[in-house]
Amino acid sequence: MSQNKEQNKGSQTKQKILKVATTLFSQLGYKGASVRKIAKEVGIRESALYNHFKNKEEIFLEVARGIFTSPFTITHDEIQELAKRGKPFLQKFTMQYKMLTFDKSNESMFRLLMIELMQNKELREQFMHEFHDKNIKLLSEGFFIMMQNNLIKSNDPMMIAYEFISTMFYIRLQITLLRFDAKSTNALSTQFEKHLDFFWENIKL
Amino acid sequence: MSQNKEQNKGSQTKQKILKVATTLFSQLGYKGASVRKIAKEVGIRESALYNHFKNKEEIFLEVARGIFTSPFTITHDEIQELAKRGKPFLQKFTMQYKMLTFDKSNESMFRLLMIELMQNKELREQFMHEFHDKNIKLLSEGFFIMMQNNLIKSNDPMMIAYEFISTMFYIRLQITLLRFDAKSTNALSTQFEKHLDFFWENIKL
DNA sequence: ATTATATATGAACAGTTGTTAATATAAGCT
DNA sequence: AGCTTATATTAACAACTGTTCATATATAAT
Repeated sequence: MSQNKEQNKGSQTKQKILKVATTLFSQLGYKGASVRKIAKEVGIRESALYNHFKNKEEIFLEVARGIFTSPFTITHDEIQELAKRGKPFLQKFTMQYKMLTFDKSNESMFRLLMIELMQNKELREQFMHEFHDKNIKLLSEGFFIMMQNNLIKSNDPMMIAYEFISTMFYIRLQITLLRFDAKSTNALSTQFEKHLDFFWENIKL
Repeated sequence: MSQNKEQNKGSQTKQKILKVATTLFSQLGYKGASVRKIAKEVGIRESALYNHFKNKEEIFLEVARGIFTSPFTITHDEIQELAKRGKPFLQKFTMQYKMLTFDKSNESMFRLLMIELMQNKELREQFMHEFHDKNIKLLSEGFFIMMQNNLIKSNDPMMIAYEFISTMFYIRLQITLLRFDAKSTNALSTQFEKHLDFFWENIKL
């Protein structure tokens, strides 16, 4: 079956191209990661790439798509249940965010995002939507429930969510930069938890 | 005098090159802003650029240096005076930060910084040092004084400074992205003040 | 075994890149 | 005036870019 072939060796090469491209894009940016460099790292000639992708842009878009397929899945029920208990909701969120920060694959994606953020309009919009709005929505849902249960001071849930996520992002950015240069992240490794504690002490009733 | 010449027409062209380069680097990144594009925009041939700069890298480094010559000047005495009154210290800082965010020149610089942050080690180090450490130092100095005067809850001043500056940075990033696409920043224009108020309510005694 | 399909190769294309060399121009100094 | 210096131009270089071509190879389907 021709389908079998495509699923085996075919998509194997295609998958390797995407993996290599992700690394190179995140290290060199879109312009810096040339088609030839990608092909060489994969182990084929550059012309062979065009059997799998229409052009360079298509490789990039497929890689970029992966940035936003976050393995960050909390169900609506889970939010309800955790938020009723207050701090555990934030703890769970923080731990997942921290894991993403130190996950090798997600680290590459985050770098790529930062590199191309200023040069790719589509990426900017996706950043706002998937990276910001989605987290704000999830968090403010939790804060809203906490307020209903008199666990935290009354306030605008979206405002609190914004305050919470912004620091998380900043810590992530700093850690990513340090790891890029293979520097120690010791000083920052507990920053997520510090933020969590500081924040909770301030909003709790 | 040969010195006069250099000061007049000579540095005039050099200054124009730096201005054009700043814009182009911040729009297209280091690779995207080619020597020919810069020269064309200045109004000379690309070879004439080499009368003013050794190579492209030197143009970039001179531009990049401008990023960190922040017009952000609070004297030690001013810190002392303002911090003793508590919130006014944070207000002054926030207003200055907001002004930088909306200043056209600083906006270009910030974009350039974001673009090259992942690709230029020297820039990363300068970012950490000038952008982060300096602000943390300035803020924590203020928070320390506030604690001594029993204006805010006792805590680690650097920790509070970190919490404060991270949200400021995030707001700035979001506004810069919106302005890049000429989108409205209405929803975010008061975010700085909201952050200030939220933060002050949480730390004050 | 023959045919079809997927995927590889090597060579070439036209355009762009950073940089340099030879040369022209114009202004300042003596 | 003539000489020096700064700055411009034109032309070219070697290297690299994204992409396409004709062609080879290997695997799967008939």
